[in-house]
Amino acid sequence: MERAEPNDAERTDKAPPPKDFGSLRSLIAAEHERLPKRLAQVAAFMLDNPDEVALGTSASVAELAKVQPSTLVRFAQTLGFSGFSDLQALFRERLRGYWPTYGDRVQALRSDDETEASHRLLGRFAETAISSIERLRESVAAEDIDRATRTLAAARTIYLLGQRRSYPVASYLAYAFQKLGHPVVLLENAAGTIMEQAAFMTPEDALLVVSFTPYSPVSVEIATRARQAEVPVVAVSDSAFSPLTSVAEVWLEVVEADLSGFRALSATLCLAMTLAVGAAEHRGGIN
Amino acid sequence: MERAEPNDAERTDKAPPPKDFGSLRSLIAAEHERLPKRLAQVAAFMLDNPDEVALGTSASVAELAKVQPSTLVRFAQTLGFSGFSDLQALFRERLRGYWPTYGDRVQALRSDDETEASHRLLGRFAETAISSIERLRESVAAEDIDRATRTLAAARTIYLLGQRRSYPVASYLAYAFQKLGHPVVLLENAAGTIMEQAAFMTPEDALLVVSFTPYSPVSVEIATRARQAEVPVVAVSDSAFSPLTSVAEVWLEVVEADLSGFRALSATLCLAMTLAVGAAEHRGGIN
DNA sequence: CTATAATTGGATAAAATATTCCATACTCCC
DNA sequence: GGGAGTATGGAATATTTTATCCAATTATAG
Repeated sequence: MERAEPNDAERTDKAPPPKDFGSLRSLIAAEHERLPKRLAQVAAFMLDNPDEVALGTSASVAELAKVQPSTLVRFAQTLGFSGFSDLQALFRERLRGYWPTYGDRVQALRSDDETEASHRLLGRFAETAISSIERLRESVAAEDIDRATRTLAAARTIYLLGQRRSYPVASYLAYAFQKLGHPVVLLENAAGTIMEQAAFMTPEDALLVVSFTPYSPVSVEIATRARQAEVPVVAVSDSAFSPLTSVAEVWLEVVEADLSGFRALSATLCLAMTLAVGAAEHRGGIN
Repeated sequence: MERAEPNDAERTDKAPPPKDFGSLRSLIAAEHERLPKRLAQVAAFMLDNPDEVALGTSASVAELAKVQPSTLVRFAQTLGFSGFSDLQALFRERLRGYWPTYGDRVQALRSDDETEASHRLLGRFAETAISSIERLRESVAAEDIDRATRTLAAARTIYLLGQRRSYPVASYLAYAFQKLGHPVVLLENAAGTIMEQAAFMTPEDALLVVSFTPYSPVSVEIATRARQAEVPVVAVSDSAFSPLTSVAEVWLEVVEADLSGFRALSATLCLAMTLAVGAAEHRGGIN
C-alpha cells in the first residue's frame, strides 16, 4: 500500500521511459497537450525535427527550439529518462539502420518457447530485408540505373558473372534476361572453363558482374580482362572498396544488412530485376 | 610563391578536406591502399560502417574498429580535417534526412523522365518486394517453420532442389547451409544426371524442394520418389494446388507479388534464410 | 645488423557537453 | 491582492568526449 496514487494514470517521475522510437514518438505526441508551455514547445520541436534532435547537441537543439538546455533535460526527465542523452539515444537509434545484433537475437530466441522463436526469426529476416530494400531505393542514383540499363540494352549478348553468394543473383538474372528474350551467357566455373568462356566477349557484348566482399579473384580477373578488351562492364557491389569500381563503366551499390555473419540477397535481387526489366524496356519494351 | 611542393600531387597535411560525404568516401577509398596498416584499417571500417561512425563517439568507433581513439584523430588529420569531429560531421550530414531525402529527391526528379523512369521502376520493384515479404510474415505459420527447421536439422545431408526460377533460391540455400556447416547437395540437371544424384537420398537425409507454377515435372518426380523412399520432404511453394503439398511432410507457402508478369524472389529468399539459420539453431548453434 | 624514420598505443590535458541547482518569474487559487 | 506551488532561465558543476603529446614499437634504408 505504498503507492500514493493508484487511481489515475497520471505520468509521474517514476514512469518507465519508452524503449523504442515509435513509442517515444507516441508518448511525446500524447503528453504534448498536458505539458507546461516550454516543455510543450520542446515536444513540438522534437516531433518536427527528429533529425536535429538526433544529431545535434543539447545546446544546438535548445537554441533551435528556443529554450534553455536545462529545459531539454527536464523534458527528458518528465518522460522518464535520466537525462537528455538517454532520450537522444532513441532518436539516434531511428537513424541507424538499427538491426539488432546477433547476440540480442539469440537471447530473444532462447527466452521464448521454440515455436515462437521460429516465427521471430522470420520476422527479423523480414525486417532486415525490408530495411535493406528501402535503403537501396534511397541510395541508388537514378542516373546510374539508367546508364546501366542502357549499357545492357545495347549489348548483343549479356555475360553474367557471380561467384559464391552472388551466384544466385547471376543465375536469377540469367533466367530473367532469357525470359525477356535477351541473349545471355551465365559464366560458370563448373568445368573450370570459365576463363575460356569469358574470352568470347566482344565490345558489342556487355559484362554484368555481381560481387561482394570477400571478392572472388576470378570475378575481378574476368572483369579486368573484359575492360581491357573494351567490353562494357556493369558492376553490382557492396562497397566502394570493390576492385570492380575502377574497371566498371557503371557501378551500383547494394548494402545488405548483416545477420549472423551472412547477408541476405533481397535488395540485390530487387536491383537485379530492375536491371533486367529496365534493359528490356530500353530495348523495345515488354509492355 | 608560398607553396613548398607544387610538383607532386602527394597528400600533405595541408590538403583541403572534402566538403561533402561523396567526395570523402571516394577519398577514403582512394587513400586506403597507400595508408599504413592501422589507418587503412580505419578506412575500411569507415566505408563499411558509416552509420557507426556518424552516431558513435571516437571511443566507441575506436573500439569497434579495434584501434585507439588517437588513431581516429590521426586518420582524420591525414585526410586534411582538423580532427575526428570534423570528419564525423560529414558522416552525420549524410545521415540527416536519411529517410526523407529532399535534396536527393530533387536530383532524382530533375533531367528527363527517362532517368526518373528508371528510378520509378526500382521503386515499384522495391514496393512489390516489401509487400511480398510482409505478406509472408503474416501468412506463414510459426509451427510450420518450426517443423521444417527441425526436419532439416535432423537430416544428415540436405538435398536441395529448384529448377528455373527456383534455382537461384536452391543455390542460395546451398551456399547458406554450406556456410553454416551442414552437409548439402544441390541437385542440378547440368549433365542430365539429376535423377541419379537424387537416388542417393536416404531416410536419414532430407529433401528441400522449391517449386512454383508452372511446376517443373522433374521436381515433382524427384519429390514423389523421395517420398516413396521415406525421405523427409520439405516443400516451399506458391499455391495449395501444388503437386508438392501432398508429398511433403511440411509445406510452406510463399506468394510473390506479380509485377508486369515478373515475380521477384525477395520473400522466398527471406524464408530460405530463415530455414537455413533456423535449422542451424536447432542443430546446436552457429557460433 | 644498426641507425633512422615512421607508425602506433596509451596517458594526459583540453574542450565540449550534459546535468544540477537555485534564484526569479509566473500561475492559479483563496 | 497575497501566497503557495510550479515553471523557467541561467550560472556553476560534473561528466563525457576529443585532441595532444611522448614513449615504445615496428618498419625501412644503409
